[in-house]
Amino acid sequence: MTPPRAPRSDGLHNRAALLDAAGAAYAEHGFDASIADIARRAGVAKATVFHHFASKDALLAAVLVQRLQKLLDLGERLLEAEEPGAALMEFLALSAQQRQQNDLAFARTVEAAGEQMNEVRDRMFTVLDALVLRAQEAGAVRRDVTGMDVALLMCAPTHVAAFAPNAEPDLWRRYLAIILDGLHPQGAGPLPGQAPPRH
Amino acid sequence: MTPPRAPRSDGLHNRAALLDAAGAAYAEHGFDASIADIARRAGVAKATVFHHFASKDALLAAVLVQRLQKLLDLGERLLEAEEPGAALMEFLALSAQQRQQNDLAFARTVEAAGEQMNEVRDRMFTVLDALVLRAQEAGAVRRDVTGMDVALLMCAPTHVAAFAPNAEPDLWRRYLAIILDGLHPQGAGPLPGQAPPRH
Amino acid sequence: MTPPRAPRSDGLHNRAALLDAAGAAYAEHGFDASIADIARRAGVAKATVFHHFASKDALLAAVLVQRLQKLLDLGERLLEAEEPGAALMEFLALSAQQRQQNDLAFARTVEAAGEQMNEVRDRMFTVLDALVLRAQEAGAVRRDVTGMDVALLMCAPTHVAAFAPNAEPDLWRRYLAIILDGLHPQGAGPLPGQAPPRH
Amino acid sequence: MTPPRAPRSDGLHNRAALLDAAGAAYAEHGFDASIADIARRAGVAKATVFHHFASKDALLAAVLVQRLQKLLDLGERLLEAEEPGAALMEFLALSAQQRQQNDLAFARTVEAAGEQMNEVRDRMFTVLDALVLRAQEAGAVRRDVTGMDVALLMCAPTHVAAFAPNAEPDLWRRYLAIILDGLHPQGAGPLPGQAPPRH
DNA sequence: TATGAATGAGAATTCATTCAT
DNA sequence: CATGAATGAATTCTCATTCAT
Repeated sequence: MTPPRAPRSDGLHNRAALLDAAGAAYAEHGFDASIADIARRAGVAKATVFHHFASKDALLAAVLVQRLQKLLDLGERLLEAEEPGAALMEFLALSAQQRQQNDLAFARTVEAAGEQMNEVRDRMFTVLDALVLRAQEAGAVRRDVTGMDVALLMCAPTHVAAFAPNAEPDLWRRYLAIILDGLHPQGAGPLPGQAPPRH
Repeated sequence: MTPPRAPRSDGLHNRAALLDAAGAAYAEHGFDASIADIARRAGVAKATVFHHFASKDALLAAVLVQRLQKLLDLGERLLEAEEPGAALMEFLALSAQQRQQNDLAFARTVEAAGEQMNEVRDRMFTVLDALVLRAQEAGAVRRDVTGMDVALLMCAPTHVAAFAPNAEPDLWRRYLAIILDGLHPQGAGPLPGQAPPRH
Repeated sequence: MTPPRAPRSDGLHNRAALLDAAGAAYAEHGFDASIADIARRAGVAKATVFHHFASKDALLAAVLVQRLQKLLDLGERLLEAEEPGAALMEFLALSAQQRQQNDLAFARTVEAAGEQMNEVRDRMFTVLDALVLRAQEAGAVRRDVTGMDVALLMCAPTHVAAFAPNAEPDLWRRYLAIILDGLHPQGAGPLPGQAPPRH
Repeated sequence: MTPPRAPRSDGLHNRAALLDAAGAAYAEHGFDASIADIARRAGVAKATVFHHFASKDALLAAVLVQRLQKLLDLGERLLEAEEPGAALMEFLALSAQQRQQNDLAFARTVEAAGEQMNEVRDRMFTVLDALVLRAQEAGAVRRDVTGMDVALLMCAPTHVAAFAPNAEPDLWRRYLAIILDGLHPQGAGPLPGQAPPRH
């Protein structure tokens, strides 16, 4: 069924298979997919999961780090785009398109911690701050939002769309569009409260 | 041998206590808070939970119905407000302020069903449609959103704010403000896709 | 639905309704039908069951006594029949036809005891001994079986037939016929062992 | 803190121990012996039961299959015996002697299903048909009974004997003898109804 | 490295029974 | 007499995790 994987050394192969399997399981059953399920999907024994990841939470963390890493790469590339406004929009669109419930990522993150996690997350915020700043300087985004604000908001479209019973899979685009309109500078009263801190 | 029995309290009291306890438990541990936890909070035995609610899902449904009912009452009162634009805004603000994760409500709803649930939910959508329509006619809200769109979006602010690590409790107001700005009619390109169906 | 009962005083009415309900429940779910089920069928509250019967076992015992009583009456009437052989056959046929799993009756009996139970059961054995004796004297039944033997065997046909998957409801007649043939005097070697004692 | 672990025993050992324990528990408390009881008897944790058998029903099925298998082997061996009449008698005697309540086996079978179960049961019926046919051809058994009839009747002796209060353990032999006499060809009127179908 | 086996800690749910009204 | 309410004990089953091989 699965296309013959490039035969890396056994250890790495299983680790990668587990990350994939976990991702698939999370997508289907949410973040409390069982270890048994994940192991089955990866074609290994349950105990092997613990051979590669210290705990269930550690596996979750690893998956999230992997995903965030990808997003991070995308963000860094977009930092050098010509039109800063469009760049930010694109970042949000692509991140939503992955539809991986990155949202919960942040929540769980706190609990599962892990060195790597913190590092990736921090760099993500840095990139977002930069993307936002450039967009603001180009006049494409209102001045009173921060990268952290955007980080939180980027979870909303897919999360919200997930609750519509029989919607088309692109429904999130509607809500991303509304939020983007809300981020535009024209005709926007000052925001209440303060932007949330990073930590 | 026989432990001193609890001083006999009338049925309705315990039922209400259970609804409260469940609400608290859900707030703390999410919707899979255990029956044991809920019973402990309410100060009753596990079996008593099942005396009042047929199953775990039935309890969840009862809690959600209760919450939606409150919101529904609010919405119906606001239907008669003088300024339709402000009325919709207020509805969203107050519904968010309850901070009850009304969001998942809609999702789970489908599964846990129950006569009452469906009825309350439908009436909620009807009220939202009306609120939105009046606001649109008053020129306060863009013409291309529906009550269902708003129903989905109203979950976003508190959901999103919940992931900020050490934020002030009013953080959701920021994101509600942004979304409201996104709902304003001026300077808003046409939305992609179609509004989701009710069912 | 139920034909208007002769309005005995409330207490007795409920007691009778419970016995009926228990019988029906046992027939459908076997002897571990739940008290809740029985109460529901009788249209009374669970606690009322315990008002009339000291325990679940006591209720079972009462039902069994009632049934045995009926059978006992039948047996006593048949004691005066003209053809002793036919009389015994008829007793067995009619007792099987009631298809009430009288069998387990004896088993459970021991545990649930109760004065009445022991008395009825003893009288039953006495009647059976007499029926058998008369049949033996008439040359219709082999000499080496006792009333107790017959008491045990009479459970077999319906019990055995109950395990046939899609059989016609009269299947037990086949097995009763075979057993009756086995009880005939002609061509029957001596039985091994001793007939079981009454107690 | 950590209790001294059981000295590690190989999987098959525990599986066998569980089958034995289940058999013993069934014999004592009937087929609704609790998993807890069975686990205790086998000296393993409750969860271990589910490691070996998917569900309570699966365990029951496994026990029954194992028993039927034994009986099946016996039957197949007896198919080649010299005296067909004696062969059938011996089969019934030995199957009763195992005193395992094989009876319920057939009943439950239908519910607990399972591939193996159906197969073994079917082969059992086939063997019984053959045994009966040979016995009939030898003039030892009446012509109007089938293998299915005998399958049902073979449960009767032990079942019936089980209800005698203080009987000697060989009591079932009496009732088997009577039934065997009933199966003899001489002096037996035609049986009412039709033999039950296999399924 | 990988795994089958084993398990303790819960999970939801059922049930016979008791008590105050 | 009747009952709604309450509960302790038990039941089946799940799951993350550990260990010996």
